[in-house]
Amino acid sequence: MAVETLGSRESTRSKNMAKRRETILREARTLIADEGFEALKIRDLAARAGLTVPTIYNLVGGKNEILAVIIEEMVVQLRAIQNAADIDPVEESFAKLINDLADHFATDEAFFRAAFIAGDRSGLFEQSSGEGIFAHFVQQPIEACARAVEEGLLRGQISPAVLGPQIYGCYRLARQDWANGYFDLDGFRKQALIGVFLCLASDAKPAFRERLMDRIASLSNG
Amino acid sequence: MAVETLGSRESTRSKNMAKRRETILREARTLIADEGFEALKIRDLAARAGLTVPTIYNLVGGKNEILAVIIEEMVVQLRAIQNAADIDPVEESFAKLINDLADHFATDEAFFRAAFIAGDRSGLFEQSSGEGIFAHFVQQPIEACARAVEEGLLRGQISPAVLGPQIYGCYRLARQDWANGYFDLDGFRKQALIGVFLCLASDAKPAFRERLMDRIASLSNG
DNA sequence: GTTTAAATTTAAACATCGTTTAATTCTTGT
DNA sequence: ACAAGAATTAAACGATGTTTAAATTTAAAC
Repeated sequence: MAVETLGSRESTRSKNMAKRRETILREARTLIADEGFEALKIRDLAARAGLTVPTIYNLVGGKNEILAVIIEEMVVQLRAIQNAADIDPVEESFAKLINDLADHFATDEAFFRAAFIAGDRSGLFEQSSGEGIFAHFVQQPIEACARAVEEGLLRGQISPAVLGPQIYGCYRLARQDWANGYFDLDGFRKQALIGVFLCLASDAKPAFRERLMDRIASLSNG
Repeated sequence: MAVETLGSRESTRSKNMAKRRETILREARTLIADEGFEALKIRDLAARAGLTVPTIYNLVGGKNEILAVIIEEMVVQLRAIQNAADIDPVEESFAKLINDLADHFATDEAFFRAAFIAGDRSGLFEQSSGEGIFAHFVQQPIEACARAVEEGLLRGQISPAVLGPQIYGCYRLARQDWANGYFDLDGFRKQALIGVFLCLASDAKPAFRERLMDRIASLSNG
């Protein structure tokens, strides 16, 4: 595991260590983007970073620790994007979130694809920052559905506790299918949005339902 | 790869080989069920089967070939279950399929969980029996939706080509979440069925929609 | 400025695993 | 019974994650 005193003082030593640590993580991200986390070899990483193998163990840790650090940073970014998407009206909130995520993934598509695959496989998303990231991210669609009921958009015949996870599931599945290469980022956008709007439509009052149908229609064609 | 002439004649030799091959595959299934495919070690497998390592390579193949054989057998079973579920009315067809699948998984839950995880990760489902199992399995919900439109259950406002994959997606996600341990087999049943009925409800005419809402309500509570 | 102690980096080795090779053993057809 | 061929085996190979113990570098004390 990484050393405790890392950067605790502004000594030359700790500054160099922090810099080396950043180099390791940067090169790790590059290598993961190139060939996936499974193909990341510690010796390759050491060579790319201009260091030796035990240094990596000293400054960051083994493969799992490297992945954990990278996933943790990614989760922080995802949280920020989700928090920025809390707007009205409801369907715009979902659309903004998914588009923002797609835009963010596009900044380094190969890396994010590999990171999501590795994160899903390692179960790291569920442990990240202590209390299940899943439970945290599903909260927003649940609350959005509850608001939509209050605003008279949804009938409320299906409880937000049921509808919210379904909506989150549509996003998760689209993200997985994109990460696994079944379609590209535009496919992710379309698939996720159609799924979300479909879920909403199942409990939507007529006027809201028509708005959703228009959106789905334009997504299906365009 | 396995030898071509395996069991081609009823000689003592080929019968013994076939028997050994079955032993290998049976022990492989047990070990995979116990700790997952990644944890399956060829040396352990050889010891459990009372053979040596190269014999396994001779009779079945390496890790990937072992998995491929096991997945292939599983896919055959899944196809049979799906073909048996083609009944009326539409929502009963989906309910029967999902319940049949859950019953089948229950016969060896640990094995099926591990097999689905391994199959998803290796991309083997997509190559199985030549032409993408995904494309094959999604065909049924598409056709079921088309029939439901003709029968006046669905409005047809959302094309079966859009609704079908969404329905199949609900089943896939529920299966994954079960395989990853997020809920048990009963959770799989509920989650998959609620998802499917929700998708149908988004395009259902009023009477059919009420039937679906009743089913969802009883699934959410019971 | 020199010395000392701690911490970091390094070269080398260890352990495990999938896979292959070359020799041995066994079955089968004559 | 015997020769040919096929299956099985013991042993080794190559790759990879990880750790150990020695060498090196750094920061502080005198």
